Amino acid sequence: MLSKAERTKQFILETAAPIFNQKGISGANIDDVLAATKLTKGCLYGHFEGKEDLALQVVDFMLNTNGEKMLLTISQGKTAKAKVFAFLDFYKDPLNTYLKGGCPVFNIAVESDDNFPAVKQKIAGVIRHGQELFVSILNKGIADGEFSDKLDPAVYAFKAVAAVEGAVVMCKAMNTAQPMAGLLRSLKAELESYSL
Amino acid sequence: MLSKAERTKQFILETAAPIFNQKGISGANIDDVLAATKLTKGCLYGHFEGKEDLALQVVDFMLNTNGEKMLLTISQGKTAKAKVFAFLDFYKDPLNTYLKGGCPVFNIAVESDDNFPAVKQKIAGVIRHGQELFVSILNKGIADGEFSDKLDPAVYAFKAVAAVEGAVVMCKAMNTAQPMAGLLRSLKAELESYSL
DNA sequence: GCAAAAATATACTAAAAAGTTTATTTTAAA
DNA sequence: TTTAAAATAAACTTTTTAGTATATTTTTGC
Repeated sequence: MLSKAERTKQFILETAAPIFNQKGISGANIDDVLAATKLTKGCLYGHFEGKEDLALQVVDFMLNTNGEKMLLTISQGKTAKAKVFAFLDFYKDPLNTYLKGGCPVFNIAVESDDNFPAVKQKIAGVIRHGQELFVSILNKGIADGEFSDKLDPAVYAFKAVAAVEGAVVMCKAMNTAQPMAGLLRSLKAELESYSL
Repeated sequence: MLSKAERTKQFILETAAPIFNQKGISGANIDDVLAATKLTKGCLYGHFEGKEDLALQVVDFMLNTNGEKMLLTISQGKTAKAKVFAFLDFYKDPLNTYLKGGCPVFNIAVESDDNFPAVKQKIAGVIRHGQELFVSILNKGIADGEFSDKLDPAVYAFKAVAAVEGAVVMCKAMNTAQPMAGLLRSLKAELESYSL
């Protein structure tokens, strides 16, 4: 079992995550976190060195959580096609994401790009790793005779992720999930056009 | 000719735009703008009521400039296909955008979504309007016999914009323009598959 | 060339957010 | 069950950023 201190720290990270995801690292402030957790400064500063430390650990927490959720989602699918479809369906409700504020990878990518080099590097790794995983799934699909070798895994993987992530932002901005459905159908049809 | 005051205000907006586009509304500060413009506080506050006023006018400036650039780009194409291709090629160098920091529409969309309702509404309008324009171009392409009526304009327009915008963020994060080339080829091929 | 407008210089105040301190109370876990 | 760890309360300091005031200098445009 986690110690009280560890549980409190975890609770702070969980509570701070949606705040940082929605307001961004620059926009979020300590008082927001204190209000949300109903903890005191003394307590918070007992667990984190300061705002920067908190921000970095919140980012790690969000990326780790997201990665685990993603892996779990993909693992539901047995075939390559099922894995990709499971991944795509993960984004079907962009207005109601498991973490308030949309995809943390993308939100952090946008903010960190010109501002937080250390965070940017971490995000770059996450995106690269995601692409590699996606490509390896598609390659296995080709090797298993599930897809034609006319399918270019790198191109499809990049297109699918870029589209779905861009779509989350657009849907949130326009306040409608409607266009996402058509996009997912289209991306699925595109993949199926390579089915054998 | 513009008066001195008007020219200065314009200069401030132009200089502040990349700062706000890169650092975001929350992350940008007045001193950044003063340093970049080499103007004094007295001067800046003579042209803007405060940071909020400046931020809103910078946002308007960026969106207007972007809209004009977009329209000009699209107008270069004579046929529907040429217009869409021109639009796509606009994004071919995501590491070197005309405005430092990537696409302002997307950057602002991500930050404003949970933070600045007035800005969010403006962005929603820009995105919606862009989609309508894109759809109308594709519809004209179908009406002119350029594309099959199997093409779903709304789906393709959304997919293309979402993909290309998502790709800008991913390329910037990974610090490589390489995957963009494949994406643009793929989106072009997808449209051409409906060519008559 | 001159008056009005624009910008500077400088020195402020105000507000917001970060971070510190310490004595006290509460709670967990050995 | 008690003691060490964790959290509170409350009053701070510090830092950063926003915003103000005003006398002076520079520029512009008639």
